[in-house]
Amino acid sequence: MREKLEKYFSFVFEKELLDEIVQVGVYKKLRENEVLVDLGDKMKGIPLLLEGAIKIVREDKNGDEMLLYFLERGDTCASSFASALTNGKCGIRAMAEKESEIIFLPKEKLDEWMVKYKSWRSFVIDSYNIRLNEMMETIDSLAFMNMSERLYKYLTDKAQIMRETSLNTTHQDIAYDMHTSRVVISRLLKQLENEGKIKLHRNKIEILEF
Amino acid sequence: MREKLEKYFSFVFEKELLDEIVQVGVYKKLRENEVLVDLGDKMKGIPLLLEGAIKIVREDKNGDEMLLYFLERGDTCASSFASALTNGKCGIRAMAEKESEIIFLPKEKLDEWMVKYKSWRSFVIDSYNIRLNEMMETIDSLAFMNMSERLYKYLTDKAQIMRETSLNTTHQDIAYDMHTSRVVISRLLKQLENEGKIKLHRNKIEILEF
DNA sequence: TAAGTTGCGTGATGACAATCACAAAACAAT
DNA sequence: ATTGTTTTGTGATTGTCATCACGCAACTTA
Repeated sequence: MREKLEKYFSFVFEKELLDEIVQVGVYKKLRENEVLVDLGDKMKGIPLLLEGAIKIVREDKNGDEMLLYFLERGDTCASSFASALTNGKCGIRAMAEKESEIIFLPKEKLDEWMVKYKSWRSFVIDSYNIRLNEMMETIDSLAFMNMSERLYKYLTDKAQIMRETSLNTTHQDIAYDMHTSRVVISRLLKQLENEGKIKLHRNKIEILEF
Repeated sequence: MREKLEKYFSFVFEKELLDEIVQVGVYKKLRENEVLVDLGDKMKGIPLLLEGAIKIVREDKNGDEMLLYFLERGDTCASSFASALTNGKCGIRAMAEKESEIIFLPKEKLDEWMVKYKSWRSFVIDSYNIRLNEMMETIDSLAFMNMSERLYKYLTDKAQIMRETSLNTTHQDIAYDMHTSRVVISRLLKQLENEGKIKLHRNKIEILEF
């Protein structure tokens, strides 16, 4: 754990803070598709993502889903902050897109570290800002782009987060993330294939053009 | 300024912090429709909203707009934090919906106060969380609601922010905020009127049912 | 290898929203 | 009062996406 922590966070956190994190942090490994945070959950800590990829989705009362954004290593879940500090409920679901490793930080430390470590303050503020920007991008997609553009952005974004040029996924899964139907996704994917941007296989989409 | 500050922030900030704010804050009055922050702006401070209402809008390269959310008294602009602390550019436009009063806080103080005042830390974190939640609501609207529902939500939300039961606005202005056309808004408004939820006048919409 | 399951392809149809076109009403200016 | 401008109302048409219906291909299991 120390090793991975150093790898991605030694340029972010002071040495003393890294020491504290190792002391109080709880290491956890997530299997693919394991749910880290669910809708009404109250957080008892916040997660630092050491390795892997996590998707954050919003769900409405009908059970319809909408992908908000992905987290990658070095990220934290800003929504958890809310919930952790105010003891409120979390309005999102967080789910591992692939095997991931995280460190849970107890919520008692969050405020304490704000006073002690400048690097922690910067990290918290930066995390919020990155998340706000991701949300704005999501709103941009929904407001200004058509399905085909949104789909292509989804594919390239996800490929980047997963650090792969091929995605192992089904049309139906994409449809859930984008809150549309499988039929629509299949048609648009076929169209993107004809344009030479991707290549389709069963359970797999190869991205040819970024 | 001290008076208004006390009125809305005395339960939020410690006395010492209020004193500091009065010392270093710059009071400013905004006329209706005055632009507070524009797209590429770099912020030299962050605004505390004492009175009035401000709308935060996203704009894409084609100049198309999309309302993100409204700020009311007691709020601050979370996006400014980003821009202020990192010297980066702001991806939004902030515009007074009616005459408003704000206090500009110099960015140098932001981090300093994080260390000194617990109330400031809470305020910053709370502001971010409220903003994240607003963004999620906006995403919910776009992803899960049809135009008619979005429109009705827009009207009631705006009425609440403006503290009026009637809105002085044109169909065209609403269309800009919701990124659709005037024709669509006019038709849906007429429909809402037929349902008895609103009453239409020239340049004015009365909301009968909340 | 036969049967069952899951994933994908595609035509047909409908609903909602975008866009075009134009007229009437409300108001402002001369 | 006349003219011009802004705001609103409404029919007609088009485009995008949602939904239904169904067949086929790929993989799994017995």
